[in-house]
Amino acid sequence: MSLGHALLALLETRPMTGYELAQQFDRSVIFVWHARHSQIYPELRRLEGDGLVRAETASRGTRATKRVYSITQEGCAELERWVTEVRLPTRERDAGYLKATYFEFVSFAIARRQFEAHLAHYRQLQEQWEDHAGELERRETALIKRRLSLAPERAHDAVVAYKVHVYRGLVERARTEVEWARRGLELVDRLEADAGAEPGLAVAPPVPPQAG
Amino acid sequence: MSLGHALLALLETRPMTGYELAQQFDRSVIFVWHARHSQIYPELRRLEGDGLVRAETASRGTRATKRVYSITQEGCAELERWVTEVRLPTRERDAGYLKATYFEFVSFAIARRQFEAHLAHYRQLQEQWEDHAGELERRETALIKRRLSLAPERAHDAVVAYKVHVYRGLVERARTEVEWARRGLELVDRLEADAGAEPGLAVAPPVPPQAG
DNA sequence: ACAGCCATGTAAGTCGTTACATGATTGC
DNA sequence: GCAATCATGTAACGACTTACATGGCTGT
Repeated sequence: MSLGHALLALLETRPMTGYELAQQFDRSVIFVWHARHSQIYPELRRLEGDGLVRAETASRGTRATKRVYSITQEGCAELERWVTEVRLPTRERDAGYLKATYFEFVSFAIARRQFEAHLAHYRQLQEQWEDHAGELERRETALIKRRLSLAPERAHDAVVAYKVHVYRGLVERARTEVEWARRGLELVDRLEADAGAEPGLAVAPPVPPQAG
Repeated sequence: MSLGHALLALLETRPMTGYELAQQFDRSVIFVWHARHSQIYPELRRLEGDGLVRAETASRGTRATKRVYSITQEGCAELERWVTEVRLPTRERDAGYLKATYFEFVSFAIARRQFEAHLAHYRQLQEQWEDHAGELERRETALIKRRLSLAPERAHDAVVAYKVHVYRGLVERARTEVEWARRGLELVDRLEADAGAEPGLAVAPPVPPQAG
């Protein structure tokens, strides 16, 4: 139930509507966790049912209303319990790496295209995360300002440092992926050179048993 | 549908029963993809329905039977299509990093325990993957031997090199995580020293609005 | 008037997990 | 006879995605 915990953590800074929470997921939380509004609204109802958040109906304009959620005492306790709990990461399941295991099924050109896409993707993430880490370090985001205003002065360094450590970790992760793709491209070059001239042909395409 | 493709790729080496496929997932494929038999059996039926694999009922012992699956021509075509297709990795969703973002909710001791668990986990994976990469490089596993026996001689280097590249990539990934956790532990030490003597107390526990 | 944002949902389907369930075969 | 392994499923549930659906508010 990590989505619920991400929501609780956001609500610990201030009460918000489902819409605002979804925006946070689109803007900043997306960097560590991703969720659509279609998942967020039902989850909020569930948290409310469990007493971890409380909803208040506020009016907007003349006719319309909105539901503003706040974290409860029980919600805070659950947050602490969750952060304390040790859980092993879920099993590896990476379609990109699985695919790369079988690049011999296709041509060097296609393998190259896959590595290039991988590289471009993680290079972009790397920049985004690096930017965000910088903003956190300089205490510029609305969320971190708000969070610091709630925490005792002596805790400020820790609050910032943990978050920066997470985002710099993600930057390193992205850098590792970029490097992997870069070395993958070198590998394709080398294999292609060794193979002599074999333009767009698959290296060793899959064949059904007995047929080949 | 990556589970289906992992199954197709395994069946490309030789016909197997669902049980054997599940064993491969427990033994070698688990390193890149993980699935239980309860997911594998229905998926095989689905692949059969789509004409990507063909099942043959073989007898075992006197009374019992088993279903031996082989990849079809269409299954091979689908494998090639899948490896060719460019797909961006799914969004980040890492409960460990999400948690670490909020380590100020708990004591330094608990933060330390979390980083230690992370480190131990990835150090173990790193070793497993490194061992497997070595076995592949030396062409020792049954699967790679079989695969090489089916491929033309000139493709052998590529078949091995792609797989080794994947596993070495996973090793690097695990190394990055180990380093992240190690630096996390250093961070906790530093923060604790800066904070003076605050034994098992949370740095800045979560509080509900207005209540605190 | 209209666009763009604010706001909240439901429904169908995929993917994966845990638990339940069964029975034959092989080797000791 | 018994344990380990071979072999194949189903059921309930949880997490997530895509698409469908609705309607008020705000500024130009």
